[in-house]
Amino acid sequence: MTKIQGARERARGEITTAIKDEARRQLAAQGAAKLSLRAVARELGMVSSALYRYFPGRDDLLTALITDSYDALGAAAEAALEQSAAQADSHLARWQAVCRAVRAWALSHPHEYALIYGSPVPGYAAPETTTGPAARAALALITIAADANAAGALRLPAPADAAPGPVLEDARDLTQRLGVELPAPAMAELAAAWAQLFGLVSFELFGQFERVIDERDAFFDHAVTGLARGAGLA
Amino acid sequence: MTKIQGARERARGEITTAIKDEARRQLAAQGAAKLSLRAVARELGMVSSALYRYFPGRDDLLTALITDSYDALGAAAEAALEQSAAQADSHLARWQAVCRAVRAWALSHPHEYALIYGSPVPGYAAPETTTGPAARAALALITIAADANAAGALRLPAPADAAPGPVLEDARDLTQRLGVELPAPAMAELAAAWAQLFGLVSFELFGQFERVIDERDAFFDHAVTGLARGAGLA
DNA sequence: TGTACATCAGTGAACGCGCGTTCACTGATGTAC
DNA sequence: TGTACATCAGTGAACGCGCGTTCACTGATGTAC
Repeated sequence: MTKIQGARERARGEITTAIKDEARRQLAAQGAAKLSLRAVARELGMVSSALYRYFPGRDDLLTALITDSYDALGAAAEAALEQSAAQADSHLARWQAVCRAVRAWALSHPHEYALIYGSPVPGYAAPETTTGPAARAALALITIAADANAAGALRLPAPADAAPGPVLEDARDLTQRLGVELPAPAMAELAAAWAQLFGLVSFELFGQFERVIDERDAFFDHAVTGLARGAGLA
Repeated sequence: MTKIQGARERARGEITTAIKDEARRQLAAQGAAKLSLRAVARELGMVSSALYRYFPGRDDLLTALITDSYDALGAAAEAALEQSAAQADSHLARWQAVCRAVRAWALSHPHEYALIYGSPVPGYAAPETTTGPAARAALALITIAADANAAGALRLPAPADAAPGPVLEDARDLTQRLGVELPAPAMAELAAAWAQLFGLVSFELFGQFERVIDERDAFFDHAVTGLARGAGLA
């Protein structure tokens, strides 16, 4: 349903996109803290004040970039999830596929990744608008676990190894809010695996594996299999 | 062996410390990207050019802060390691103690943590001088595994679950460089657990657990036990 | 189909600000004889 | 113990730069009658 637009409206959309694209380019070159409206305008051949027709200020441009980044990562994860639907029986394979998609997106968009999973930009607080898009990638992994659970293929932690009560309550809340059918202990393990996945990606991206791990692809695949085990998927 | 110093030399040391302390304070307020020599000087009641007697430039001040941060984290981890020597038989307890120390330091020094484990400061490349201090905290955990190994209490991954050959080579290199007695498969698992530990800490610190996990302490302890299992310590 | 008016994108100048770094200097502290 | 000289910390002015944001404006595009 490509809505028909007047020329003005179309132009507005295109220029908004051009501004964000140029901002992303500068993000890659300088990092979020140095993102400058003036530099973006200059590069686009506009005068800096013209940008205020499109974004009320610098922070709003940043917010748009953050939302876009979460969405792009989420879309990548969801695409991997769908493409792996063929192997619906191997939950491990699907888990690996989604994890790989997350890492691949991060490696090809390092500065956008840093924007959303790196240190918060000082003096800037992301509005709640970003929480929806932020959950998309996580939901892809949770879906796999829920599928496995429905198929009776999800291994739950032994009672002695399950998370303590208060954590299980958090986990229960989470499943409820996400509307997903999953035992709380499994959800708790998933949350941990989720954070740990980003530890792997961040370490690689932020240079902590320099002169430590050279075989990055193989290392990641191996570690991700371990995460799947922790989440009860293998 | 507190070396005796002339008044000038002593003053120099004190002022260098004062500069770094003030810089750390500004780090906490504004983040690394906005760390400014002028602001530091102003706050210390000096003229900005005076700082050049102590640091050749802004980047060198940053480097000093990074090195100090790695060292502080490393010292915290090592202290936990030593204090846990009493329970030398429970390698799991020692693992938990060191992990908790890492998290506690991160929570109480969020901006210094972000400086070393967050997104790299754009336009700044940490010199190799930082790699030594950077390894200290990791070494604390590795020491525990080596102790467990020496005691015959380290559970190695089943051959089918071990990391693939190329990764094991990286792991072997690592053990050699660190001069530690540890089978390569165990070292590979340790590297993964190491990265994953920082995923847990970073997620908490950078706000990803907001409205997701409330019981942070219990969640962390639980997840860290899982990491110990992955590393063969439980 | 044509005209009058409203909307909106983009301009250019200006505001006040902070930054890193250089440089010639002053004056105090240390050192060699 | 006293003097001449070297070292060094800190000053203050200046350089050239970039930033976010505001404001009154021009001129083109759309809309209502």
